[in-house]
Order: sequence, then C-alpha cells, then structure tokens
Amino acid sequence: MAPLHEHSDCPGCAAPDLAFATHDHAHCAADALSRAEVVTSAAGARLTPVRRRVLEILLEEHWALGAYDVLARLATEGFGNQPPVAYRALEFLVEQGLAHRIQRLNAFTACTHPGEAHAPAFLICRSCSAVAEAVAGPVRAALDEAAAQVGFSIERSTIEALGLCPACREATA
Amino acid sequence: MAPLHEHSDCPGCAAPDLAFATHDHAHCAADALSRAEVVTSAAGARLTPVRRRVLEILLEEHWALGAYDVLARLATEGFGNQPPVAYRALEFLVEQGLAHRIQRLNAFTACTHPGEAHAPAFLICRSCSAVAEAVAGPVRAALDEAAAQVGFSIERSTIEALGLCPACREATA
DNA sequence: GCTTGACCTGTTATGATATTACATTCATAG
DNA sequence: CTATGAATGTAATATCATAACAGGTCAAGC
Ligand SMILES: [Zn+2]
Ligand SMILES: [Zn+2]
Ligand SMILES: [Zn+2]
Ligand SMILES: [Zn+2]
Repeated sequence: MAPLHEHSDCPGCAAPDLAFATHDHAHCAADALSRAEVVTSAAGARLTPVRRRVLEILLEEHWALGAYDVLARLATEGFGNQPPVAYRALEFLVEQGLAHRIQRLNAFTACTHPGEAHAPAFLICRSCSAVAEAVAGPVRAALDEAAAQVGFSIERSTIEALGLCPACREATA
Repeated sequence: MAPLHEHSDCPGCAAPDLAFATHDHAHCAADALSRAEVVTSAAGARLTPVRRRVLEILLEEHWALGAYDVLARLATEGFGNQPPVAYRALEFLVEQGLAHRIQRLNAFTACTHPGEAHAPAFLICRSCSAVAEAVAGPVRAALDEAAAQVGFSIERSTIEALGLCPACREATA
C-alpha cells in the first residue's frame, strides 16, 4: 500500500524528534488520523466515534494523558462518563498500534508513526511533559541480545527514559 | 572496599541470569543482605527492622511483590498495617539501590547485585513470574545514543521485557 | 543527665488508577 | 426482518498510592 502522501514533501513529519521540534502539528495530527483510518480498516476493525474522538484528543498535543483525563473530555462531549468508556477505547487504540501506554506515567500518547511496525522507546521530558518516540531499533536489538544470552525470549518490551528535552535543557542552562 | 567474599568461589552468584538458573538461593539472599548492611552504613542510612524485614521478604524469591503483598506480611509480624509502612520501606530500599520497582507490574524486587552501580534492565517471565536483572550496559548505551541524536538528556530509564524464561520456554515447547 | 532536633514509625483519611459484571444498543449478515 | 456478535453505557468494586499528622526513638550537644 502506498503512503498517504509523500513524506519528502513535509520535512519533520517523520522525524524521530517530532515531539521536541517545532512543526506543522495540524498536519501531523491530521496525517496520523488518516493513517489510523487506513490501519483500522486494513485490520477489519472499526474506528467508531468514541475511539476516533479519543485518538483526536491524544493527538492534540505531544504528551501523555491519563485515562481519567480522557474520560473527563469524553464526558463533556456526550459520551459515557464511566472509566471503562475511556479504558476500552484506549485499549483498542493500543492494540491497533495507534497509541502507546507510558508505564512511568500511567498515561497514554498517540503514536507518531502508526502503520509502521515498531517497538518504540519513549523520551519523556520531566519539565514540559512532552513525549517523543525515539529510534528504538538499536536499543531493542541490544535488549534482544542481552535476553538471548540467558535464553529468555522477549514478547513485549517497555523502554522509557525520563530527562530533559532539548528546549527545556536550553532553558535550564 | 573489598568484596564481602570471593565471587569466584560461588559460581552463579553474580551471573546475569541468576533468577532463571538453579542456584544456592540461601547464599544468594544472605549475600544480598550483608551487602545491604554495607551499602546503607556507607551511605549513613539506617537499615531499621521494618526496612530490613521488607528486604528479607523481597529476597525470599526472585520475583516481584506488590506493596500490599509486602504490607500483609509485615502486618502478621507485628509491624504497622497501613500502606505507608510498606511504601516507605520500599522507597528507602529503592533509593539505596537495594530494590527496584518494576513498572509493568506495579511491584518491587530485590536487587541481585546491590552496591554495584547499574542502570538495570529486567526480564520478566509471564509464565512463572520470575524477574531477572539483565546485563543492561549495551542497551543503556544504545538508548543514550538515540537520545543524544535528538538532544535529549536521560536522567532515569526504565527498561523491561516481558516474555518467557528458558525453563518455561522449554516446558511450553 | 537533660534537651533538642532529626528521623522513623504508626494511623487516619483520601486520592488515583483500573477492572468486573451486566444491561442496552448498534451494525451487519443471513 | 431477525438473529448474531460487537460496541457502548453504567454501577459497583478492586487495586495502587499519597497527604497529613501524632507519637516514639535516638544520638549530639549542652
Ligand atoms: Zn505534531
Ligand atoms: Zn521539555
Ligand atoms: Zn537467588
Ligand atoms: Zn518462567
């Protein structure tokens, strides 16, 4: 399947540090949403109103939202106001690879490059709360190697780093 | 400072896959406890009865215990039975590097090589629940490299993998 | 030996996160 | 249409974590 548009046309769109760089975020979010349509229909899944709305909410900013934050937004918009409403939609998005759970924050963030297979690593700024998906290939390879040495087979991995993003680092210095 | 004993004398004592291998666990636990005494006194901290007991409880098995599991044990032994009792002791042990928090499990596990500086990676068996500390140097290096590429400075990292340990993998096959 | 102050422990109360169970609605295939 | 499975809504509850304060322990300094 062809990409939805030429990424060479939108510098930064596929950059690994997208969340930390100034960029055309309206485009970034719209693109993620279109990709989500493709991904879900290709999987025979349904991007229903709640699910779509939750994804839109996550896509508003490059940071992570707690399930109850999402729920509060949904509730004011006429959707259900009980926890399972948010948790179920979030679980769906995670399963489809459209969102990720950040374990350290007990929160969720929209995937910045859905549709592309990836075992992500996250960089979390403790100052501005931005969350970026880093290039995780080499990290994951090193982890696989360490696991293989002791005969352990990895099925899922959690790789998260807390620290300062370039902008906040600059501001602090 | 000299090590408490010669590790060359106890094969497996410092092995990275300690938790997945059959080993002299009584020795393993006793060793960790002695090291804990050294580490805390060197830091000018006090390994009080509750703290020591919590560490002993964590050292009983190579898996992770929730704060409330630890609390239940403490309560039957005459210590306080309210959550802060367990959380405070666990927090102390984590600060001293004597225990680690496993984010995926909301649980805690005793450190298998306290006193040695290390940014750990954990291998968690989804079948038998064993938790091992893997050799994390190369993984951490790859993560640092990925972060550096986008100007992010890492302060703390969480590296955890879920999968099957050698024994459970064998059993399943 | 007393006082003082830092640290540790215990307890109450509450907050934050997550799931189970069941009723209802909706989309779609036959 | 109607049967079927998927999705949603809701109530109730389970699980994980912290704030705030009171009392106790202990060692340094007078
Ligand atoms: Zn963006
Ligand atoms: Zn920042
Ligand atoms: Zn052991
Ligand atoms: Zn196992």
